[in-house]
Amino acid sequence: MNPSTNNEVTDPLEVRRLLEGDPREIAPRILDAVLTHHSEAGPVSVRLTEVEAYMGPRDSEHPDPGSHTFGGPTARNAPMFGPPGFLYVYFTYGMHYCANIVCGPDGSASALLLRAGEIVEGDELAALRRPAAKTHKDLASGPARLASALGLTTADTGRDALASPFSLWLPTLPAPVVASGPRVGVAGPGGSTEYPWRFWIEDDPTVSRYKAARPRNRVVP
DNA sequence: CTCCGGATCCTCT
DNA sequence: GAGGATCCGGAGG
Repeated sequence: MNPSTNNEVTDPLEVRRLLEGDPREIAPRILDAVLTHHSEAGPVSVRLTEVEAYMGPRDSEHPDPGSHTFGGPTARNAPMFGPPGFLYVYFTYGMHYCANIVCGPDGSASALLLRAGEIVEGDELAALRRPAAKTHKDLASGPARLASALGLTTADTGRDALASPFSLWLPTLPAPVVASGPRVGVAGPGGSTEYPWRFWIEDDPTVSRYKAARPRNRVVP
């Protein structure tokens, strides 16, 4: 987990600057990134393999009916209206948490939902938090699974993902083979193929199930 | 492997 | 008061 190979961007100032862009363009860059949460029980790190972009309501070209911010600011989505690099964690279906990393300039209200990843540090702790997981690759193979493996709850919403107890390291180069397609579980027009804003590393075994949406476009770096 | 129902409560209308 | 950016276990092919 030490960036000794020097092929990761670890400076929080630089990472935050990179996150200031359009989440759809950042997606190939945040895939293969490593997010770490140091809890009292120890660290857990996940290499991100699947994300979804959600745009802000004021986006001139692509207002996003699938986004939690489509209806404007609320108490829950407040972190999304803030600066990039912070966490937006929400509770859903009565039992699950899901985590986003805020993107774009301050106030743009766009973000990347962390949909899946591979646990690369803290396997044992992640397995304790995910007793239902049968295999290593299932520890974080879904948005609520990923949040659970990292120990994220709404207590973490609004926290800086680039500062203790978190860290986020970006790869210096975009992930080589990125596929995209419609987002999962988004009802209404935001779930149509006009919004192919789900991005994943092709053929990675940790990418979540619910692959009903077939790959539509390839993003060639 | 796929399909299906139940769990469970916060958030906004 | 309705519904959700979901997961899990069991049944059946």
